[in-house]
Amino acid sequence: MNNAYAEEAKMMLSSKGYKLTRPRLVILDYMAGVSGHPSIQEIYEGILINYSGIGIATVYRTIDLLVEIGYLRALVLLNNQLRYELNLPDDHHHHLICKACGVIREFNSCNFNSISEEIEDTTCFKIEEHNLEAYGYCSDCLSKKAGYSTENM
Amino acid sequence: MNNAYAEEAKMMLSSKGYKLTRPRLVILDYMAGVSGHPSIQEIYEGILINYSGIGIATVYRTIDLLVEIGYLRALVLLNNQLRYELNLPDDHHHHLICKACGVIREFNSCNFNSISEEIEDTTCFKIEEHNLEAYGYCSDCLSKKAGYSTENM
DNA sequence: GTCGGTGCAAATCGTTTGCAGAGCC
DNA sequence: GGCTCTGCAAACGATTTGCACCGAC
Repeated sequence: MNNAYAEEAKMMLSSKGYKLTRPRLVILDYMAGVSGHPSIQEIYEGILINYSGIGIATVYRTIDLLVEIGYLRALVLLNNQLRYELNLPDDHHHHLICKACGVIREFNSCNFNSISEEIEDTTCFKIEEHNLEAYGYCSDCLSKKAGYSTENM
Repeated sequence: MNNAYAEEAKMMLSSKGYKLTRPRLVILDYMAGVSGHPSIQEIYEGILINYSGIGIATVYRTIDLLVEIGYLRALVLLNNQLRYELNLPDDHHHHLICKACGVIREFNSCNFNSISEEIEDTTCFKIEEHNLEAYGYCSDCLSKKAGYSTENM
């Protein structure tokens, strides 16, 4: 639960002139406490449990706002589905996605910096960010795979 | 123009029992000759010019088929739009996308292999593929940016 | 009290599907 | 000639928008 980070975001919203309404506070807190990388639908359903009045349009609008102020970060996976996670400062990581069950794990190793200058030189681009996703099979699915053996996963 | 690669794909389709119909041949050839990384809409519009009868549903169905047989590869960018490129053998590359004009450049440097084993060890995943995208500004947009200076791009 | 934010429902967009006719093998 | 493939139009699902009311400041 990233309370301090959530409080910071509330102050940020407020200082930018955005009102601290109930739906905004609920979504913000929900994201501070959630584990995993929920989609809009999952966020909506997760919040409905404790706050039955919320509308999905508000979830879309609020998540966009939270991405805009830098509180959240959007993740685009190969199946073309958007998912969201906290955009904590100094938390540079990437994602490893299981092609069988879809589970997402994070990893921190990243040696992109060692090649980024070379790429800038050869392409004349100024690079600001990068995304790295690896796809494969998690240990659970690997053992199932070994079990059924002939399955083509 | 990758004629040989296109011919190979035609034989592959045929050998798998798929009929070589006019729309399939046209789309296949279009992709062999196109530069850049077109979206479905762009492929559809590009083909309409010379073949006004084609329907967009056919473009969707055919592109899916061509991805399935490995002739094409799908690209998911941060704006959540699918784009397609030839999946040439031994052509491992990644993409560099300009955040201002959207132009996509390819680069070949990639040192992922040097960390992939370590990631496999720490996560117990078996990694099969990876995607790397870098975002920044191309030289054209950089010089425009310098010109207007105060623009926040 | 004001004005931005919300929930609802309708609109919209990209994509998929059902189907009758067309055309490849 | 048979059966797959196509184009059309309708269906679908995710997202966005218009609007009247609500509530934070």
